[in-house]
Amino acid sequence: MEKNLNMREVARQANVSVATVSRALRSPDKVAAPTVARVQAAAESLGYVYNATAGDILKGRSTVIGLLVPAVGNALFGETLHGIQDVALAAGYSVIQGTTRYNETSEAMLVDSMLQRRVHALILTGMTYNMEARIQRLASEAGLRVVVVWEKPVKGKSISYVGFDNRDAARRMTEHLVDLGHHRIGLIAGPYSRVGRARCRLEGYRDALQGAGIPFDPDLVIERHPDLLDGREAMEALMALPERPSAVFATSDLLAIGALKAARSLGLSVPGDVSVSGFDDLDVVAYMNPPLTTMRVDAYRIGQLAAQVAIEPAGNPARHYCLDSDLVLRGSVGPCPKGT
Amino acid sequence: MEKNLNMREVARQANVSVATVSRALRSPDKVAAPTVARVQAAAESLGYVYNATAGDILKGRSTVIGLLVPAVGNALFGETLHGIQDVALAAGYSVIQGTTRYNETSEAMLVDSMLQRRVHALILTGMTYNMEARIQRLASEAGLRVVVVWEKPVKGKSISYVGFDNRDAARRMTEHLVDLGHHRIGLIAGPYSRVGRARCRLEGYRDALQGAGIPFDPDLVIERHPDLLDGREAMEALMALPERPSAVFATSDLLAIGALKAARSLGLSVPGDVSVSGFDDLDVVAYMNPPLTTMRVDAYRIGQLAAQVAIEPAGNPARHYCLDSDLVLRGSVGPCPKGT
DNA sequence: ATGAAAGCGCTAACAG
DNA sequence: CTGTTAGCGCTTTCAT
Repeated sequence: MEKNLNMREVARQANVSVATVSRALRSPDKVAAPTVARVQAAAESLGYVYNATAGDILKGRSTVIGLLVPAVGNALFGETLHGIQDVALAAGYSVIQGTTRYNETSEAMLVDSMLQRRVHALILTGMTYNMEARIQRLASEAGLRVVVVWEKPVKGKSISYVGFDNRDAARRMTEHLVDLGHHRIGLIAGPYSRVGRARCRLEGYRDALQGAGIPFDPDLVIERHPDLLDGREAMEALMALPERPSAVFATSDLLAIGALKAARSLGLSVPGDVSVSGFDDLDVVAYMNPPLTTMRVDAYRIGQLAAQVAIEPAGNPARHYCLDSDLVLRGSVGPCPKGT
Repeated sequence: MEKNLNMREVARQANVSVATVSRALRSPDKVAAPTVARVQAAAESLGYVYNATAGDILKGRSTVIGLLVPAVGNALFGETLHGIQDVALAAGYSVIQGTTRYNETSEAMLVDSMLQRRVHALILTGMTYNMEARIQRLASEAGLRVVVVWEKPVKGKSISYVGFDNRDAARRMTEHLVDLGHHRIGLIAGPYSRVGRARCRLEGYRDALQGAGIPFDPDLVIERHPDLLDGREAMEALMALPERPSAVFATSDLLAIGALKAARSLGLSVPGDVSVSGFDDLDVVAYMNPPLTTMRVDAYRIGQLAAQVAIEPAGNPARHYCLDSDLVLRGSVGPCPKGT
């Protein structure tokens, strides 16, 4: 009989008005204890389930958060999602999720559908494609909270950020390779022409080279979508260079896994012939052969903070969190082989 | 200016009634073309965004689907999610997602929050824990569509299934190992005491042994949650057995990746000393060293079908799809070494 | 402490 | 073809 009944039926059963049912169920402190008990008993016996949608519409603001990610399998997925979900659920929020697959049309459709649901907030993994202007406008004018995660905070915007310094992290990884004697260092970069995070990592790489007095060689940089096959192909291209790099920094673990595979196929030992490092510290990279040296951030924490920021009232100011990142040393990086 | 205005304001701007706005925007064929144009222009100029929530509440049925998965990183994630999303989005549905992490409390909370949103359908990855009775009841009485994916259809229920024959697939994988001469075959199984899918795979393993006249040895079976560390530990336990198996079938790729790592740590070559096979065909397993022999299903298709079934009207009958699965031969499985 | 009434943004009869 | 009216399930004044 759990046929989606409403408060009116509970009210009838408990011999009170709908208003009292609403109060008893949602703010019990405003109702006499025995009444609360009676209402709860009635609701229980009827199998009543609160209709969050109806509540939302009346209050004008919803308790739904929209989450947009470029791809599943990315670092965001996993721990960040868990962090978001844990905080959201505890606060009575639901998360509606969408994957853009680096596709403008998908992204636009997803954003539209989320706005149609009147999401209270949008959590994004970076400002991508052509949405930036629109999102900005929504954040400043329509009272929509927008939280960008995995990017370094940009001050002075109406948008919140929960991330870390991608540029600095990439610089530190590159310096680590330089310190081991590498001076020809390949970079398999993410889509830096469109994704800020990827661009920052490229810049961090350049910072490190510059700091070490190594000239920047554009031939050593390949721009790819962060996935396995792209990493493999990029690595093959890098290894086919006349003077091939002795180390390759892939700015995403997926790319690095692909690169490892390419090295293996080419009969190159890692790190004997060529070092490979990644970025994100996906769970699986510790299980690779060799295990991957990578850059780790507290993805769960990013998720928690993002959700906290997201569920704040619309009028609240934007928040800016910048977390630390840690270099995780594993077996895929070694000293530069002699004579290179 | 995009301050969440409503149809009334569009109506005023276009000099029509709200009802006409509603019709012009949602079913333009019922309105005169010039009026439609005028309304659309008004909506456009005001930056009006349709409020799907308000529409849902009135119609009594929502255009939201709830998706419950045990863990991100699982095979379901990735392609199945994409399949669901593509179909849902095209039909104007949103997906609210929740990860249970094999935790009863999380699962119960997530289901509650989805019911509070009056989701039109629930897509589940198996009937887990104590929810089964409740879900059954909701499906049959409350007009909620329930779709279980990745499980073999069970006839005669009010619940839809989109899956494949896990038992048969596991049997075929085990037979493949038997055919290569293995007769002591370890099984790293999923949580079969609670998850039907995992139980079926265990049964398929037993079917194959029985078919080959190999006695079942419970010491060779280890039950674990499908994740990397569990796979590693289980493999270590299996390899420490007095008479260790010459092949290990891990019923999830994550477990298999862990097993590969364990073998490497123990100095065992795969497949020289021990063969390892997985299940799911996660993208990454083709990139392992050695690449993993595994069982693949069309996860994207499962997602598409699941969403199609989910968005059917509540009164429609349950659907049952059983897809094929394919053995994917890669390098992690070889013939049984002599003398074992 | 509780009830009556108004109304959130939209849709679905029913008239005209 | 378009406007009027009623109302979805809930919350929130405002009385009592």
